[in-house]
Amino acid sequence: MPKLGMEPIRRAALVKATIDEIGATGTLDVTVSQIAKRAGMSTALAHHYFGGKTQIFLAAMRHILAVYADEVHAALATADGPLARLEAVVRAGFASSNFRPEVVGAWLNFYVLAQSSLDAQRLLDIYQRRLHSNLVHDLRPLVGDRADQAAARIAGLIDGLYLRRGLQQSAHFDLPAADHVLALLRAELKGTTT
Amino acid sequence: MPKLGMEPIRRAALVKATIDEIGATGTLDVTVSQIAKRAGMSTALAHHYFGGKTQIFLAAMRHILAVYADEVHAALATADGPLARLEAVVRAGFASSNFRPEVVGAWLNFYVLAQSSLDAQRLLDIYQRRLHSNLVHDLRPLVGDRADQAAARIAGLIDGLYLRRGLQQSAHFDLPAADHVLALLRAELKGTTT
DNA sequence: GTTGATATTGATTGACTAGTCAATAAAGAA
DNA sequence: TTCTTTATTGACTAGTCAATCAATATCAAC
Repeated sequence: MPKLGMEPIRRAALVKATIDEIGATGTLDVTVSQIAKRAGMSTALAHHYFGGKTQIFLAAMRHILAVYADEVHAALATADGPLARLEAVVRAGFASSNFRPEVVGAWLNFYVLAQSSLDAQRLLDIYQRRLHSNLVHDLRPLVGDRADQAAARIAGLIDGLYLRRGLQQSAHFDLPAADHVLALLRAELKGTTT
Repeated sequence: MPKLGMEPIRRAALVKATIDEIGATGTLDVTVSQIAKRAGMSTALAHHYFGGKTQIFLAAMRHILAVYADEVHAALATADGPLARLEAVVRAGFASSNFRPEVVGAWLNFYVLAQSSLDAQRLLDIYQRRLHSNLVHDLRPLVGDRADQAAARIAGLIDGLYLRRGLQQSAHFDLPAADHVLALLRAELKGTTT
């Protein structure tokens, strides 16, 4: 059975299984057994490739952030001009892929973990900085010095609405979240928030 | 030792100990032992009064929501007119008492739990509905039909900024979060978000 | 002063968990 | 062929945890 070069395959399978398992249970309280079984291998092998439970979690979180970064990157590539780029960033944040239960579950548990794990805190910092800098980059030519504070508000609204939408499983009658953020963006452009 | 009428005292002690322990560890992954020891009693007694771990958690969450509701209520009592009332609601949300580590920890874990526990979901719903209705009540006389959507944006910004501020332990150079929300409120009043 | 409710705990049970390790098997190199 | 590296697992260890229970002590009522 032992084919060579299994390491990347096994690692990817474990990362995916971890995310799925977190999504299925809703908590970070998943065992290595559950993850390994879902990934189709023994717990010993999971330990062999990752060393420990914490490292498995961190790898899973890194993966989620990487996927999100790719989506934003792709959306930005086709956008022309600051305004279109801003809209692309906002819409990418609310893409339906981000609302799959396992992704929402991973994010929420990510927040919890960021309280106690320095590595998680660092990862979260990277995400927040990247979003902030993306926003400021395209807000600057539109609103000048107010870009920084406008970006803080827009980023906050993105996170807050994501939290609220991610948490309600029921169909919502409300405006799409992205449109709410774009409404705030409009106000920022008119300078009425100062 | 056994004095009568201990039940409410023990229950309150356990609720407080639970919140403190969640704040100290950062996770919901606290044991009944830890909670009971912190509350100065045996684990058996904790089970005796609450039945199980889940019920202890729910009682703790109910307590946090009740305290928050009281704060909002008190802030509203001294506010005169819709605008002052809106400001009071916003400022109450960002009162420093809400940023104590154990409160932030409880909230984040509350969000996680709301994914899998129907009771937690219900409690969260109550909080969200109450905030929304508080906002709409005082926005209506100011912006009319736009009140509902404006409230959704403001509530989202409150939650999002709370999340971001609660998560960063470092001192922040940025604008106070409440002022960001008030900036959005100003834009809503001028009708520039539509 | 007996009965019954309340308060309280130490000890125990049974289930589960992260991580280790020795053993096995294939693949490639020498 | 023999040796080394990679892949893989079953069995095991040592520990933890929620929940139960029997036992004990106090108070109130009758």
